[in-house]
Amino acid sequence: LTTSTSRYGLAVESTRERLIDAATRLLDEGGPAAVTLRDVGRMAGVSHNAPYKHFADKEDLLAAVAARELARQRVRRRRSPDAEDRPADEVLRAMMHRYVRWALRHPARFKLTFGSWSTDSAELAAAATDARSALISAVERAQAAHTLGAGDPERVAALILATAHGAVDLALGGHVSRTGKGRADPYDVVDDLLDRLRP
Amino acid sequence: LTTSTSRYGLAVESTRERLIDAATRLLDEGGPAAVTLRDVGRMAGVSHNAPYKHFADKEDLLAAVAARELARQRVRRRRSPDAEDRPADEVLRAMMHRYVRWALRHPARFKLTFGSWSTDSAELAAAATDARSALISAVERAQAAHTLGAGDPERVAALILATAHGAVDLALGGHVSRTGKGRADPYDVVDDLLDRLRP
DNA sequence: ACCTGAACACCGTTCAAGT
DNA sequence: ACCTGAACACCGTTCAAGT
Repeated sequence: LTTSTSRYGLAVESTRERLIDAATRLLDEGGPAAVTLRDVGRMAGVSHNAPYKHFADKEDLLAAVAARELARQRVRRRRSPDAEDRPADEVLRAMMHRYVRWALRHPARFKLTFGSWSTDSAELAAAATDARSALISAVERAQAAHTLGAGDPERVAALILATAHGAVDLALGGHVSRTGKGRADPYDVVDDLLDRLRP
Repeated sequence: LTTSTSRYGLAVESTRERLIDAATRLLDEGGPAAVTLRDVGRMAGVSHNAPYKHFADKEDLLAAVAARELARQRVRRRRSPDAEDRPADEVLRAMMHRYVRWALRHPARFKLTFGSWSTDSAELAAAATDARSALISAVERAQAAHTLGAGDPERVAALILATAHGAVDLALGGHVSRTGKGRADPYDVVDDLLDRLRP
């Protein structure tokens, strides 16, 4: 754990954690270019090169932002009321809608997380694998309940993820106008696919 | 036309065209960050701020790179032997495969072209609309030939494009391992979708 | 109309030094 | 172990000046 509690009961964030906080805020406001180590340091109350004591370089700091984002998604996924009470196809649909909502709300984090990493962090790889297997098992449950067509679950999962990912990315680029008849927002695109994947 | 021919028969590129050439090459080699105006100028044989006489700023130069890329795709699309002799579903599939091949071959151009543009160039918008309508009419022809399921052509086209786009983007991020059983490369993902969209 | 060279502000990164 | 301040090389952009 990176957050400790002082004897006065105040949550005290480590410098490392405050640096990641600052980087995330700057990223949300202006993309990776706006994450200058000078501003990061200033926001965290340290000098402009204190970050180098915690991260190898700027990319390593951004990798930590992405890793924390994925870790939080994992926690949220574990907390969400799952397969037991709701129909499996609804669970799957809700999972993809959550993905779209997160991406639209935090476009810079979305772009960062799915960008290329020369720093191959084990943390990032593990989080990605975890998300992938959660999607695959949701697909398997929906197939078992006969609310989703048959086929290799990994292939079906890859198809669903690609569609959701692409719909969001095109929407963020402004290449899909959200209004106008016949136009589909990312939620609609995901729904269209899931409807057509029915058995 | 930006290329004129000298009286000796040599194709002479305008400075503007040479600047776009240089920017494209640097982009392919190292992404947008590698496109420094100093290197662009050097490669084009001019000073490091000659580009400002042709483009408002760096983003405007990159917009010109994207616009030229889209214009070339349009030419290629117009040249390709179309709907007449081949089955409509094959034409549609070939169109999406061409999209995937282009993106995998020129990842930096792909990312650039579909990124956000604060410079809203009319050229870019026109090229995007042209590509979109080409896809929609391919969908309509396949539907008319009953080799593609019914539904609003714009919605079906949006679904297909989102899937191809997302499959490529995930592959470029290294989030889809190309080998291993059950794993699907972008071509497979597109094929899976088209197969499931059959009537 | 098109280009150059100097200059400015800014950024990532390194280094020697401090507690 | 963690941090600071000065310094270096590099970059986008501006400006005055040249033909």
